[in-house]
Amino acid sequence: MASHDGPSGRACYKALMSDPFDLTEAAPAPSTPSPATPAAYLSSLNETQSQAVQTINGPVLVLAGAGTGKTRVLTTRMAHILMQGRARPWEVLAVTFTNKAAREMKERVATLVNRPVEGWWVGTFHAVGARMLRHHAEAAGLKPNFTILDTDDQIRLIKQLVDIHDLDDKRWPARAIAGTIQRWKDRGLTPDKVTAAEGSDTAEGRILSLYTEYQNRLQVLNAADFGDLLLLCLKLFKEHPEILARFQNQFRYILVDEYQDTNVAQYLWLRLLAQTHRNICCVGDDDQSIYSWRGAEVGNILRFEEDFPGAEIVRLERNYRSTPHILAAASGLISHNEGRLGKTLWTDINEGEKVRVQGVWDGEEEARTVGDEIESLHAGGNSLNEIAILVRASFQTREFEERMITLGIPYRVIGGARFYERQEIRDAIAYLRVTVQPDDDLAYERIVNLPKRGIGKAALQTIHQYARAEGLSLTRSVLQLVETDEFKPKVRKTLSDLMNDFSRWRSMVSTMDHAELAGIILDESGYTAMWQDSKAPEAPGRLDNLKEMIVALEEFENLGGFLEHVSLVMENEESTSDEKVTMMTLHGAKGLEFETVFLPGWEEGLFPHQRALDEGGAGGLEEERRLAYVGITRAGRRARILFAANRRIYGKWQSAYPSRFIDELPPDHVDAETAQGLYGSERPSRNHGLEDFGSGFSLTPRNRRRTGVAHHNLDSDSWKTDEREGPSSGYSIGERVFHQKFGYGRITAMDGNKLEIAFEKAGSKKVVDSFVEAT
DNA sequence: CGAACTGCATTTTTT
DNA sequence: ATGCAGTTCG
Repeated sequence: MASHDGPSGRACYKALMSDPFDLTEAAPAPSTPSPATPAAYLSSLNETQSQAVQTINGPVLVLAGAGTGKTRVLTTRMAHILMQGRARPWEVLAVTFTNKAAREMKERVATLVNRPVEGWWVGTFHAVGARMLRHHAEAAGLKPNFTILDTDDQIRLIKQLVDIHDLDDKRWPARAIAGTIQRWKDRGLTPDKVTAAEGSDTAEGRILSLYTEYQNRLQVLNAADFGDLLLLCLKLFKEHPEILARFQNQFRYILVDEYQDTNVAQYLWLRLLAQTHRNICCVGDDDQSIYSWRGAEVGNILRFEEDFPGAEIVRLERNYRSTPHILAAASGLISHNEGRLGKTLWTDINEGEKVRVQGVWDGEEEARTVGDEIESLHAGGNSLNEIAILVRASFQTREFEERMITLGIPYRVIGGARFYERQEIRDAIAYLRVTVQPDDDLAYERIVNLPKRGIGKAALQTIHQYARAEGLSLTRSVLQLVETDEFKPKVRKTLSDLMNDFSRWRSMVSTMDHAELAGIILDESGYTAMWQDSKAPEAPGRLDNLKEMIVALEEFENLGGFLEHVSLVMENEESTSDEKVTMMTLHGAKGLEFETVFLPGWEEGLFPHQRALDEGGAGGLEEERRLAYVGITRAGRRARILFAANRRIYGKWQSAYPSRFIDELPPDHVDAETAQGLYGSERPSRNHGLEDFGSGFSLTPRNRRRTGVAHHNLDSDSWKTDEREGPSSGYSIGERVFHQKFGYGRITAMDGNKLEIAFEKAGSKKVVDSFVEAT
């Protein structure tokens, strides 16, 4: 999949940052539909696919079952619109969830229409949102160089807020708060709207006020988190109808991939943008909705006809991937869910093997069984690239990895650490971020004492205190504070020097090659030297990574473009080249296919996962079932399901019953070969009643997910930044004041909020007013 | 300020 | 079992 995103990444960036925006003013699209000769690209489609491609006016929902050629339809449709001259490239908006999908879309359409990707509005929701915001930053309350914060930054910021309020971080874990805020944002809720939608119990009230503060802080930092990329768009559209209108006119056609994964904010965003031309085509599969836990609303796809009256629904049901047994097994399983739109997948492919279900004694035997079979498949001439082990939870891969190593079978695990998440890369990026965007506190804080400069907790606290009191970012605070005697001379000099360094680097941004500049920054700051001097065994590797990053920088036009890439395109690297067995989670496997798929760990508690049952109730179970459906439908020719009677989890041995999903598979399409005696006398039959699993299941109303969008409207303003007064202090000359560090003194002079004070013990010092109190 | 210790949770993941 | 984060010592 995602390899290094060379040229296409660059193209993407160009499109993002530098295309001129006044395209909407342009004349209507040329109206020269091509001649009646059926286009070549249409001939390779089946009838329903072709219908989905050619129904280009009005709202269309394409229900695309697994393996029915969804991507082909999407790309051909876009090509069709362009080739027919219905719209010019910038008049089509195509959104996806992942960069990988966006890239694939761009590549395939570009091939079909034989045209470069420049200026296209094809990208992830977030990338497109960011692009809109950069162009209308001021209207959205930001500066165009705003930083996009990742989850890590978010959590650190929230942690700071929690600390400021002296809240117990055990009771108020930043992670959880960030999650709640994110979920509010997913639902399109700005702080002022949360109260209305959410009963305000005390805990939520607390989090809500943190949310408000968090947003204010982001504003000061000139930063947006991922949720903001959409939420601020909504705000922008609301407050500037003329901007919205431009977009609405511009986008004659809108295409949406994986519609079942959209959240409320994305839904609102789409609905607004589609309002004028109403040519919106959403492709998705309600049976593959597996992301409710990160805000996706299956309701969006289920409600499509109501939301877009007169919508045409096209069902893609012909499957090109799997054998009938596999399809039947998957269909039988998913039929246990309620409230589906319903599809009947069929295929021309001949019989093939039944889905095999095998019970084993423990996890080790499971790994051995899978390993042996992979060995014999490989010996039989099957490519390892066509074999996958799909697990529910990532820890499950460990046992298989060990087994593969023992057997000498090459494998890859998808979903590990990413390049841009490595410590040294994040440090380096922090330097670049502060250079590009001085108000980026989180980045500044990360590197202010890295390498060690003797800036300790105390100094940082002083800066924070001032920043908070004045509503300034850290760097701005430092600029003011170094004019005073707040810091010890040494600290003061260090901070001042660092600020000078940054302003020097900043002045070089426009004149110097950015990759070269990045090298200079890392060298002059002492960061490179820090690793060079390090005796840590990983130091050389880290230096290599830094070099690699500088090389990667060359691919971009400037630092800003690179940073945008880093924040929005956090993708996994992967060498797709060699023959390897793939291991990954079921979630990671959506959209992929393999000839042979192993599905281990089908046990109650693991799959369906206990947590999903506890937290998601009945809906949670259905989502787990959809996950199982996704798993089975990844398989082309062979699907192997396994369950173990015993398994060591977190160091403890646990026994479990086979997953209820196994009982839900239609027997005619399954070969069961379970060893006898795994569960005492007999294998437990169907009817794994709740009582078998103790506490498990809770269906309290609290846990019911809410659906529906009615209350998420766009009225009322969002957060207001609190206005701060100018820097005039409330003190007067001669007044006696107290300072934490210097003790008592009298004010001898004032300059705005800077005070000169003759301290009784410490002598005369310049300090800022927020550090003293009247006596 | 850095190293050792303790407690604790531990699905899924993109942007 | 394990790793991580926060805390407590030296």
